[in-house]
Amino acid sequence: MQRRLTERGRRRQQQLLDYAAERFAANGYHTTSVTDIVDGLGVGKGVFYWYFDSKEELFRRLLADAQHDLRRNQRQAIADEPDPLRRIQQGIAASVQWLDSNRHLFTLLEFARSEERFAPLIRAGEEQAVADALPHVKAGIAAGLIRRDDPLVLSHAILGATNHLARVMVLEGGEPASTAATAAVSFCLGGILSAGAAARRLASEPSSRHRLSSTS
Amino acid sequence: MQRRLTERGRRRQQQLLDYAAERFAANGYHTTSVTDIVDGLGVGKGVFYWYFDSKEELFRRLLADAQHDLRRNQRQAIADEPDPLRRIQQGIAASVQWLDSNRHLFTLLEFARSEERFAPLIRAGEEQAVADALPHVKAGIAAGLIRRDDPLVLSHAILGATNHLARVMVLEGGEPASTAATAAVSFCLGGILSAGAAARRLASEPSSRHRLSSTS
Amino acid sequence: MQRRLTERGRRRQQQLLDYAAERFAANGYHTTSVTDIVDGLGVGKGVFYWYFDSKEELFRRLLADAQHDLRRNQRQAIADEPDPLRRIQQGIAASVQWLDSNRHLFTLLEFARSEERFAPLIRAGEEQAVADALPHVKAGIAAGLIRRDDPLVLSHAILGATNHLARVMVLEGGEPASTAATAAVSFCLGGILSAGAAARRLASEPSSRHRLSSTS
Amino acid sequence: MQRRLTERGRRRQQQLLDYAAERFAANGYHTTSVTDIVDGLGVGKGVFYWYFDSKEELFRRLLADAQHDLRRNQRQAIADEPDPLRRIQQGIAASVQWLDSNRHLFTLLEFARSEERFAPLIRAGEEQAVADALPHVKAGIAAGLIRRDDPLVLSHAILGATNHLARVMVLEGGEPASTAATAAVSFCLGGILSAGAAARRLASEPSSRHRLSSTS
DNA sequence: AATGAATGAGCATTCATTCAT
DNA sequence: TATGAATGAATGCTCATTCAT
Repeated sequence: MQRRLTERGRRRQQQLLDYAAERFAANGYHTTSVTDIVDGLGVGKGVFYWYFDSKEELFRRLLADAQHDLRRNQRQAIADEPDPLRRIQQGIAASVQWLDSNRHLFTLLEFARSEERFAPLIRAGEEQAVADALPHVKAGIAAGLIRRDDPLVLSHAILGATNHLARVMVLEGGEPASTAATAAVSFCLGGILSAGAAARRLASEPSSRHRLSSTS
Repeated sequence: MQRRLTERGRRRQQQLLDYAAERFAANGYHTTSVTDIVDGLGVGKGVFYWYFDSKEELFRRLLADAQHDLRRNQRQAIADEPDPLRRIQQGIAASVQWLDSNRHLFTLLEFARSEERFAPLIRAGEEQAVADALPHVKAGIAAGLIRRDDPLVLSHAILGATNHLARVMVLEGGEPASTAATAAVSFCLGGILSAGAAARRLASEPSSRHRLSSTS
Repeated sequence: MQRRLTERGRRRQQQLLDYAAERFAANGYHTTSVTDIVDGLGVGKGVFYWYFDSKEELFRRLLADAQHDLRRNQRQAIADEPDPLRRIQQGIAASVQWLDSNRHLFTLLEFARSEERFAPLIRAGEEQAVADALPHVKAGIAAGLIRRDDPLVLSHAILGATNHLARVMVLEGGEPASTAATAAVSFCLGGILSAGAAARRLASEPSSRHRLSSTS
Repeated sequence: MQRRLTERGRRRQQQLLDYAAERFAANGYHTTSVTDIVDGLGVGKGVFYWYFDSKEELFRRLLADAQHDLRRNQRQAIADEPDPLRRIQQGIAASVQWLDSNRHLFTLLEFARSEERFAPLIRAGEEQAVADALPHVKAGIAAGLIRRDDPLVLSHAILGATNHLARVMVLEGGEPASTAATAAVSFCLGGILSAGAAARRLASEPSSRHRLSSTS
């Protein structure tokens, strides 16, 4: 499309993005029609196609914006922190925070993964997130703070545990984001073992090093 | 529906379920039409509606069967193991194994969570899975093997980390299920900390106890 | 598409072709909607798409059928005639006859030429018609009956004059096909010159031989 | 509309007419949108509707201009020629010339005939052209140069042959206009017969006199 | 049990036209 | 004069579902 937009135009476009996101999240992408969207906003159907080439394009834009915004938030949260472990903790907390404030986008991201044409976007975003975390994990390993294991695998494990806890505790369970963040941090750092068990285990197991393709 | 089926009828129905599952996984639920399914099997449209009331009913059946099968597998894997930590490890391994052998169903489950009418089924299944794990976590806590924390939260964290690692490593990364299982077990038990860091941490932090609604 | 059709199916399909041809001719291709067609026949919209992939496909089928039918008619008319000039005369008459009995198709063919995506079909059909006439023109030249000139050009001139007279005299003027056929034959054979003028001209002009690409 | 236009306004309007003609010819009337036109010119939509009431009005204007221009050309070509046969020859040549220099308009005229709302304009234009030729044909007959036959029919035959040859040879075949003009003249005057055949035929056939409605 | 045919509401998208600025 | 924005009826097409055989 690439239309030169006036200020009013930019507002309209954002209005469409916001409302569509909300409807898609509440109703599903396929089960929300363009008609639903424009009717809900009380505008004519042409408005939609003045600002977007297609329903799919708007959806892609939604995904891209969401991923971009989440990433921006994480970076900000980490910015001034020198300690690798603390950086990871703050990254986890920022994720949970963001998911809490953008619940509908969370659902959208999940749906997107289930359809072949959108899935690559999600995978790319996730790889980006993991790549962002990688240096900190590596620094942690170098500093002897983090177990010597494939940093990619560790990052993904953190991502999976954090996202799931955020959904279950915050979105479905109604708990505050901070509680979920603490739980996620605690689990990601120390797993489930008790002090005694961990000590025994760490003494005996020399770490296994699971690989993910692009490991260093 | 509830039709009394002959042996041949049962086979036909299963054929429809299997083929539909494959198409849905490859193509998406909404983007796969009933016509696609019956044409792919070389049968008439009537066949579909002889065995299922609707496309949605078939999909629900697919979800139920998948959840039931996964649960059966996990139970079997655990059956004779007395040690709580080992039970958890074997449950994790069984999950990864099953996801590896039923990749398409995994995609289906993910899609289902994104649509309001199917999401409750997924949540129920997940709660079931967590409930199944609960006694072992509690036993682990009682035995001093597992950190004193909300067992529901711990179970969910395990679920999230395991599922995500299975997807990324096995489905997307092409690694053997066993590798992913080992990584998941390792992460879930001990988190990411190194021996030294864990020791220091466990010495100082008296566990935080995050709550999830139905905790004991 | 390529659907195996029952007898009933074949009849339905033909019914659609016939009615659509009539509507297109009366109303224009673009100005006749699929809805117009199915409503006119009192059937549901699905019927149209059961038998044709698209509105465009039906139209192409219409064009192909028309060209095929016209050609069949011309061949039949010529079949047993040994004399080249008579063959040409009978071909002209057959064309006029056919256009008279298939007025609506005539309009369709004309429209088709005006749209880039259909024009090649028309050109191909015309080339076919001219190629069909070519041997007779050549035979006439060889026998000294027809002026030595590019046979392709002569054939096209015959086609142009005949079609136009058929439209103007028969379709628009309401004259019988036979009258138009006689006029076309007369003009195509002898032009407009009177006996005296022709004699003088033919005595003096040694024929110019205009070329069209594939001349022999 | 009938707007009083400044010089600049007249230029704008002509620009719209020219560009629209080109797009319609290349793309079809229905398949070219007003948006295509104004976007192609880099102006806003309002411009179009400032100068024309509707897309259809612009198209009618295009047709009228084309017919007017063609007629002007033919008249000029004939102006000073006293001999009737030469007048006809020069009229034919002028037509071919014009069609060569206005290829896109040719396509437009053809399309117009295929749609009921425009067809009358085309028929009127053709009748005008034939009426213009009529006096010369009649003069030719009176002078014994042209066969005694319905002059309207002869004129239409000339028109049909000429237009078709112009299209096939010049527009599609890439030959120079002069070649097509010579061929058309040759065919229209003498038909396809050789000297001998023509002599024999003209000796025996006392001309048939085919009628077209408004003949004298 | 199974088929080919039919239904018709619904969908994404287009586009001639109008309007406020 | 000109623009960007908006309108909304209409279009081609899809698809879950039903029906007659």
